[in-house]
Amino acid sequence: MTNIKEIAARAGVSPSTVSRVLNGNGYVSEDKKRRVLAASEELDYAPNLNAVSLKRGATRRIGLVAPMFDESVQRFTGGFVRAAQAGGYSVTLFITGMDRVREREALEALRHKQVDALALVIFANDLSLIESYAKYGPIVAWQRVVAEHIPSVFMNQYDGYMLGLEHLYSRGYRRICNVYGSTSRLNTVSRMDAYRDFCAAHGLDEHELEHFYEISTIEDGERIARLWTESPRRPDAFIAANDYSAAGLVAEARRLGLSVPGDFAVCGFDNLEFARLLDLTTIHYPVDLQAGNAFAIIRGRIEDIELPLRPLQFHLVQRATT
Amino acid sequence: MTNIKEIAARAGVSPSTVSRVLNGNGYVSEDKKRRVLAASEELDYAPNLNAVSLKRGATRRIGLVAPMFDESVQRFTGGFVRAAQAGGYSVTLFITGMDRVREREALEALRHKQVDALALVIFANDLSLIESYAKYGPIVAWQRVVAEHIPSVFMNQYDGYMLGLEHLYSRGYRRICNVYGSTSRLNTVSRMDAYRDFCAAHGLDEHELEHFYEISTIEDGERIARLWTESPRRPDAFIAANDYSAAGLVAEARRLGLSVPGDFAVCGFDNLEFARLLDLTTIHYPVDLQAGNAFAIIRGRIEDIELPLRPLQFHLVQRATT
DNA sequence: TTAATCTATGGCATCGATTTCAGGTCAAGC
DNA sequence: GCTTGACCTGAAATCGATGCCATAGATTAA
Repeated sequence: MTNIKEIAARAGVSPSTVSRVLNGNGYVSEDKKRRVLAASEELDYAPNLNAVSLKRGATRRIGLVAPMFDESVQRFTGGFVRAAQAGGYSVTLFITGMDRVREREALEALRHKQVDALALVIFANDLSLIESYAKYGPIVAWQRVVAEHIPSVFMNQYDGYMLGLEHLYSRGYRRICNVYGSTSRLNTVSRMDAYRDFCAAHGLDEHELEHFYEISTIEDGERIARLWTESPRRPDAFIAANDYSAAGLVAEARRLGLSVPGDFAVCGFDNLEFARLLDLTTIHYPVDLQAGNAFAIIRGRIEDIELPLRPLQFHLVQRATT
Repeated sequence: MTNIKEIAARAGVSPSTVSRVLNGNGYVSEDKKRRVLAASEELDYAPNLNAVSLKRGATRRIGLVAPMFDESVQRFTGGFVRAAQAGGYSVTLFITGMDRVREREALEALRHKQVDALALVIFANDLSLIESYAKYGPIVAWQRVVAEHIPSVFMNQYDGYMLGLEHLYSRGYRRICNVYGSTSRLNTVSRMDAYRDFCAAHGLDEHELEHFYEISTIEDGERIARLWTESPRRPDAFIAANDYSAAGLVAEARRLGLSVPGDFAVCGFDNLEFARLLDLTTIHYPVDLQAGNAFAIIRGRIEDIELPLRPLQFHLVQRATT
């Protein structure tokens, strides 16, 4: 492959001069500039980025770490990659399957200078382990975390969840059942807080119904729909932690011949693509902008500048299930 | 950051010996081996992969180029990344949005040795341009292409489509309307071939109905459902190029109060996640294994070995829409 | 006893770029 | 006439690792 030295030889200058021309810094006479450019054109030159990265001590590459690749992650990834590309960075993907060892390999990639920074979608290892890698480069999280060196781009789920709850209330539902996700996540805690405050504000008994925890898949949702039919104290509405479980609920209910929202209403969360297909009421938020913010934070730290973050808002998408 | 030289100093050996120990080649006495290992432990050493890549002339990194992220691409990406990680490679993502310039940047990344190889999901540039980059490293395509230096991992869509057609026939449908995707793709051509042969085999008139072309989105599908109601020559079944359009068809039909499959049957293609939610009959094929094959081809070329490819099969998933 | 082979180690060139340093020319300013 | 500073250039060090080559002692074979 052709390198800077060959260009130098062909143009009759030193490698330093070639570098100066190609990077546009320092003084170079017009004449030599032209000759270098011509030579690099003729030789079909492309700088070896490994050498550049080595010398500069930076790769302009960011690692994106996700447990798997579902639609939410995909959206985040899409937004992140687009923002990064626009900023002249590329993105290397690490899929961990929530496996700690795999995840650790991604962290090691940062230590090995394979990437300049990491964006963690959701992580499996202890926060303290993650934090111990922060000295090798910026790390931001999507999931909400409380850690000094790990900023996160979470949105206040309290607000979004409250939006859903108030919507259900306004449509006349009073026996609202919560279908929570993983209780170890702060997001879930925020949602539980929202529900408590919601009940207090409207004089509802928050313990009247049994709620569900650790729910995340379509299958989980389907199971809940089946349980409903034999439940002694039936809720008249469900609010779910994500659209997967909500969709499972709606789809299974329809299969069972139940009417949604006649028998019970369902409100999802995330506004995934299939929500529209099922006419599922759900809560939307701009994942791609959030990913853009994640990138902005990272870039800000790498280049030591202050970049503005886009303010993000939840937004209720009302469809036929409420 | 600590490097090989510092370890050498601390262990009282030369950098060459350190390299030998860490890479496990050449002769090193047990004593020095121990000292090097201890020193590298104490200094929390991590090799700088940029230097390694520069020296070795290979990065063990593969670029994955996709126009955007729908669920199919997402599946392919997931399968590819997992296979690559298992093989000790990492994957850098390029999202092109079908923009030729962006796509070209991905090709350039290969030329600049940022990646060792490229996997193209779907590409926008001329095949000849893509081919001109093959000299910089292996390039495989997902989309079916005919090019000497660009192998692809396409499956014969003819078989899959025929599976759907025969299924519809066996369920008694005779007025089958094709909802084709982009006619510039060879996949679509194969499907058109299948339909012709299918008609010939069953003595059907392939020109009796009007078919649809360039259909790909949910909205397209919804539009087709609405057209059906006012169509003079109504088909009794639709077979779609992908689940998006099929889902749009089904969802809109249900909204219009039509019965599926009472008024018309629908068979999709791809078996995306939401197909189950809509109880959509569709054609499944193992995208993740296909992605694994793509990686196997790439790896085989990089390491100059012969890797076995998994045989792939279509598979009809019958649900409630046929 | 001598030649051949194995084991062990360090020196140094190398991968391909960037950047500092030092040296040089030339014109403007005092 | 001398200083100052802008302009221009190449040599060489550097980033961090790898691996060839030379050397040399210890064995083994002839």
